[in-house]
Formats: sequence, C-alpha cells, structure tokens
Amino acid sequence: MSKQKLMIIDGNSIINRAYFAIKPLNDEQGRNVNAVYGFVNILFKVLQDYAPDKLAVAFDLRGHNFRKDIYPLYKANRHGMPDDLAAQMPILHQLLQAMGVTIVESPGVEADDIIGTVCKAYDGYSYIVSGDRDMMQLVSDAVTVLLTKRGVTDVEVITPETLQSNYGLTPLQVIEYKALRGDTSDNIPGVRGVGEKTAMALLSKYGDIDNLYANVDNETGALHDKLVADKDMAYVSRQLATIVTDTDIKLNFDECRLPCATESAREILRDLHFRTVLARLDWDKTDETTTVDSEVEVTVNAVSDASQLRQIVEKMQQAPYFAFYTDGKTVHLSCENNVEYVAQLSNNFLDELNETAVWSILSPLLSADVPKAVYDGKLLRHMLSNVGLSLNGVKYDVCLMQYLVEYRAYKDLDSLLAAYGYTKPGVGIYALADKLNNQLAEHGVESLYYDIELPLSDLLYRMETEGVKVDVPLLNQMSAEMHNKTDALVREIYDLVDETFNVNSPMQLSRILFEKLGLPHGRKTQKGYSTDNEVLEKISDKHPVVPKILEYRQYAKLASTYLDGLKPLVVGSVVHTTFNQTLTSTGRLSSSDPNLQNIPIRNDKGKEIRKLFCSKYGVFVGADYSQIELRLLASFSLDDNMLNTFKAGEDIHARVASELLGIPPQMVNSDMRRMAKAVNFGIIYGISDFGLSQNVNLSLGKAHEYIQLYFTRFPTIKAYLDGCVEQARKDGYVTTITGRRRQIPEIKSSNYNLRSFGERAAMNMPLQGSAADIMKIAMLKVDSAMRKAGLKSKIVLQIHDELIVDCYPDEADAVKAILTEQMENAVSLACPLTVETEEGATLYEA
DNA sequence: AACCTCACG
DNA sequence: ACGTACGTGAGGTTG
Repeated sequence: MSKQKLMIIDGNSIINRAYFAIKPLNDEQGRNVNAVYGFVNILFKVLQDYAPDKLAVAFDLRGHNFRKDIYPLYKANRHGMPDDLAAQMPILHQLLQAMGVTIVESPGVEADDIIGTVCKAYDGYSYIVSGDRDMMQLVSDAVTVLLTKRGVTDVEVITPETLQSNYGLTPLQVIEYKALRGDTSDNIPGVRGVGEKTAMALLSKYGDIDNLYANVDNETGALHDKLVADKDMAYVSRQLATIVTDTDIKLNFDECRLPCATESAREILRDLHFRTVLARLDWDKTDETTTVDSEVEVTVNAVSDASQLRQIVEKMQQAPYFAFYTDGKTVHLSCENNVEYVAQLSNNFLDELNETAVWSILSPLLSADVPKAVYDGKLLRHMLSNVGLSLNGVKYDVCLMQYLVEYRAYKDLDSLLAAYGYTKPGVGIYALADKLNNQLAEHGVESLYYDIELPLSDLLYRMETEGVKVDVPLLNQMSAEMHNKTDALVREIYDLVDETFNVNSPMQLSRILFEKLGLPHGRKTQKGYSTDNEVLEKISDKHPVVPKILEYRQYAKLASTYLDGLKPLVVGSVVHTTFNQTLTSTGRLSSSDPNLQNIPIRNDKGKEIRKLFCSKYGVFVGADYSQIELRLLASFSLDDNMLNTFKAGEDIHARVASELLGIPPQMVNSDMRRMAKAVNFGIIYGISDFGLSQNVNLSLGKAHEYIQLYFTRFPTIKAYLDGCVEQARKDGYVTTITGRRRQIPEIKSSNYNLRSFGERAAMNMPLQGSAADIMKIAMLKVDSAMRKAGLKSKIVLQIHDELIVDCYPDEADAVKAILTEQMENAVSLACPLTVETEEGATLYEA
C-alpha cells in the first residue's frame, strides 16, 4: 500500500483568519457564525483540492507555556480573542466532532508544536494548513504547507522548492530569519533595527546566526553595533521561533478519518444555516469512510426495457403512494425506502426504451389519480406538458411541505435532499413525503397544506400557462420613444456638466455632483455618497443638471426593466410569469421572469407601461381588498375603535388623523390624512418612531408622540402587537390565521439592530401573512366558483391584495360578482372585508 | 457576487 | 448609543 496523505489543520490560525476575513453572518439564533463558516469552507476547499487520506485539526489550549519561561513577554501583546469569536470555538468543536474529525489539543502545547510533532511522527506525506508563516520551517520532501492567503479560500503552496524560489530561504532559515527580524504578532523581539531587507541580506551572506555572530566583526557601523547589542535577543528569538517536534503528543493515525456527513453534522449545519455547505457535504460520498449512518443502503435499478418499465408502473400503482422525479434526462420512480428505478430518456429512436417510449408507458400512471410524491409539482407539470403529458394525483409536494415546516425552502431539490441526508431523488422524495407529512401534523399546518398550498399550486400552474397578452407593436414603439428620451437627456446632462460620464454609475455620478459641482451631499452609503431619489430631490433646485438626472433615471428604469427587459420574455404575444410559492418569509407569493407584481402605477409616466398588458378575451376585471392588513389588525386585536370605524364604512386614515390631531373627521385635510396613513403603515410594519419620522418628515419627537397617542386611542392594538413580540420571544416564532409559521431567531439576538428587526418582523408577519393566506383561499374559491358556473374567464395575476381575471365580455358581470362574493367571504372575521372591482381592456384601465 | 437604485403591495 | 420602517425582483456598475 502506498503511503497515505495526512492533512493537519492549524485550527486557531484558520478560524482566526476566517473571522477577520468574513463579514458577520448570523444563524437562526442570531449568533455570529462567520468564523465557523469560513473555517468549514477552507476545510472543504483544501480537502477537495489536495485529496488527503487522513485529517486532524490541532488547537491551542491555555496552559503552562514553556516559551513564556524563556521569554516572559512572549505573546504578551495578544489581547484575548473577541467575544463573538470565542463563542464560535465550541460550535466549531461540536461540528468537527459530529463529522468524526480528530481534534488534537493539549494544555500548554501550542498548535505549532503539535503539528511539528505529528508531522515528524507520521510515516507518510503531510499537508499543513495554516495562516502562520512560521509553519514554513516544517516543509520538507514529506511535508507541504498550505498557507492561506487574504482571500481565505486561496492558499499558497509552500514546498522546499517554492520556499527557495519565492523567498530565497531554506526551511531552517525561516527560523534564523525570525530570530533576526522578530515577529510583532507573537511579540518576538529579534534584533532591534533589523527589518526584512537586512535580515535577508545577512542570511544570504552568513546562512545562519551562529555563523553570523562568529563573523560579526565583518559588519561595520550601526548594523554591527545593533547586532552585538541584541545578540542574546537573537538567540532567545530563535528559540521562541523554533517549532518543537518532540512534544509528548501521540496521535493514532488510523483514527484520523475524513469528515463524515452524519445526521448530527447535518443537524448542526442546518442550525447554522449553512445551506451551501450542506449541499457540498456529499462531495466525498464515495469514500468508504464517509457512509451516511442515517441512510439505508439504496439499490438503484436501471430500467432497460419496456416490459420491465410496465411492471414497475404496475408496482407503483399498487403502492400506497410513489415518488416520481424527472430532470429531463432521467426518470426516477420509487415506492420504497431502499429501492429506486431509473430510466434514461434516450433520444435514440433505435433504442427500444427511448424517451417517447418511456413517456407513453408512464402517461397513464401520471395522468391517473394515483397518489404521488413529487418535488415542485408546478414545475413538473410544465415539464410534462412540454412532452404532451398531464399530471394528476399529486398528494405530496415535498417542496411545499418543507416550506411550511421549515419556513424557508431550499433553493433546489439537491440542496433539500442533501440537507436531509438523501442522495437519490426517488427514494429521497419518497421518504421525505412521509417524514414531512408527520411534521405538518406536528406543526398544525395540515389543512394549510392540503386545503390551500397544494391545490393552489395547480391553480398557479394554470395561471402561468394562461399568461398575459402583450401588445408587441406598442412595446417596440414605446421602447424606441424611451430610448430617444434617454439619449436626449444624457446629451443634455453631459452639456450641463461639460463632461461625459456614465450616468448609471452612482460612483461616477457622485463624483460629478458632489466633487465637481460641489453640491451638498446627503447620507453616505457603504462606498460613498448616496445619489438616490431622496438625496437628489433635496438638491434639485441647486443645479439644473439634477432635475435632468432625475428625469433620466425615471425613463432609464422604464426602458431597461419594463420595456427591454420584457421583450425576450414574450412568447408569441404572451408573457408567462413564474409565481414562486415557496420563497417569502410571510407566505406571500412572488413573481419573476417577468415580475408582474411590480408593474408601475404610482406615477403617470410609469403607468403608461400598463397599456402594454392587454386582455386576450376582451376585458380585464380586477378586484382588490381595501386595507386588508388594517382590517386584520382590527380583527385580531378586537379594538373597538378600529372595528367600529370599519364596520361603519368610514375612512380609516381620516379617522386616525382625527384621533391623533384631536379634530373632527370632517376637518381632516389631505396632508393630515397622508400623515395618518403613514402612521397606519408604520403600525403594520412594526412601528418605530425613527422610521415614521423619516417617512413623513416629522421630527423624531413628534413621531414618538403620535405613536404614543395612537396607542392610547387604540389601546388593544398595542396589547395585540406586544403579544406578537412576546410570542416570538417565548416560542421563537409567530403565526398567521392559518397557522403558517415564521421563525424569528433574531428576537433573541444581543445585537440591538437584529433584535429590533425581529420585533418588527414579529408584528408584521401575522398581518402580512394572514392577508396572503386569505388571498390564497379567495383565489381557490374564485377559481372553483368560476369553473362551477361554467365560465371560461381565467384568473391570470395575483398582486398580493389584488386579483386580475382575463374575462370574456359577456362573463364580466358574473366574474365581478364571484370575485366580490368569494373574496369578501373567504374567511369569517370580526371585521368585514371589502373588495373593489374595476374593468378595462388593458391593465392601465383596470 | 455585492452593491445601489427603484419598481410594486 | 445604537440606526430602521414590512415583504419582494430586476437591471446596472463594480471589483
């Protein structure tokens, strides 16, 4: 057997590097875990790049240190590690232990000396991973040092050859160098007045300090005197810098196994929120030492002929449920924990079981109402529909289930499987379906899953497929006009500042505005001064270029995002957005490619964009909830004052203004109403005086006063919001009307900002999330009522509190009635919900 | 990939 | 004393 490669990590050095190289990173509990994250990344990187056979990690432990006996000031300049780094040491230890990694440490023995000893004792090839240049003295034909560079994951490979060619030193001269030069980080003095250059020169001349001092009189002047004066220090420094290779550390090399993806390690990584790490955890799965202890042995059967596939279909039909997965290249089926069938989707027509044959055999199984487990059924339906197949009987969609159980979904199937310790998609989905189904019950979200999210995914599939029609000629026309506008504005801007520059670059723009023109700057961003709307508005009368820039920005946004960005997404004359059902932390949907939930409406120029989206069947009917979040606040808090306002059909913002200002509602003018509206929003967002003062240009004191007053006028609202924060602190999560959860670990953070964020999120989520739940219920009811009534109109968009139906003109009245009826009565609450409907041929009018 | 800016509810 | 409103997606620049 050839000699094996041992990798030994300088634990303290690497975690230190990671801590300072990586910005703070919080896990679920709000702990900073950046150093652990960096450590694991470096570890995996070097394991992957250098493929050692064995691994150990060395740590320093406090204790009697012989170097202090030699030189009491050794490392005296070190202040203890920062608290939030110290707090990460035990986490790293736990993680390494969970992965079965050998840790070497001994009181009073520095990691350097442990590593020196271990490498010397090891009969084979060693890699040392460290950020400490001292380690370079250990390199030899059997030892390579991997020195971490600034970039954290980059390492410099140090061998005797590279040491010579890059530094002009032999391994032993590393020590001599330090003896002369010293080391400020360890407080090793060296010879005062000798720096890098002098030390190198002396070493190339004399080789080592013994020879140097034997011939010290060859040197003259100040250097001679300095060398003589600090001769003792040079020898002490050499002793301090020398890594000890004969400590009594003993390591059983047979036990130095590579990290293993155990369930306990996954658990810790999940807690740490290390998604990417989890996904990588299986890189060395094939290694015999890295079997997953939680997973049973899985037999993968390649399906080779049609009759075999038919038998498997038969088997799947008989099973209580089965898992189905395809990535477009293979098809996976499973109805057991340890057997998976895989068929290739071959494009070769000569193959008996080519793609066409596979689909034709599977078609009846997939379209029948046989219970199935899948991952992302909505996407699967799209994929299958491309090959002419339909999918029915989806009972378990593990993507949706996991989202409800863990409140945050993994980005794709691979990460989900990796996180739960599965490698095979079929078996993974099969097993997860059962596991997650139990967890749905434990979390009390079975009904949310079966009655809302699961059927909704089918409705969303149909909405996406239906799409929205785009007026392509108008799109091209508007795009041309918009580019003319922006081109002209850019030229005007250049003229006004006598210079050409990239107006889209905040950096260049701020140089022009704040340096060249000397205009007053506003707040700072991380890189420089902010040039956003708010800042520019303030100085728009100070120089004629500023309004031009504002105007340019407006047009440039419309041109790039809504016109040019839209073009490549138009298929025929229709755009098909994707609704993401498992993304937000509150339960809302999101829309992308294109995002049809943020089409401009707030200003007139932007609103023109809406003319591009036109009805296929005649008219759009739109229906939106009015103030649903405030109505939910009234319902949940049971605040009499607010409930009565809504029940009486009064204007809530005017009412709040009258309460805050102490005037009758009819005296409220539009400015007062605007202020009150901002206060209402503030309440929904988790009120803070600062945020409110920013938003309505109130003084901090005035904002504070209004909030206090609000709570005296609506006292039970205060109690309700406090209760949300209290629940988050007690249980770690808050819930919506359907029991949907959001975990809020930040609420326990010792960091004020994080904690405050947690409190605001705790107040906001139940309102925003319940509104989202209610809208989802309403969508399902509207859809089924329309179908039941035999209408051919289709829901095409959901914009959080608004639904858009593409409507046949003769169905418009019936659709309006259904929308109003079903949306207003989606759930029963203490506060009535009201819906307003509009119609028009384009989104502009509707 | 991170940041800035800006579109929406 | 801290330094922010809640929830999103997209395009552009920059390193």
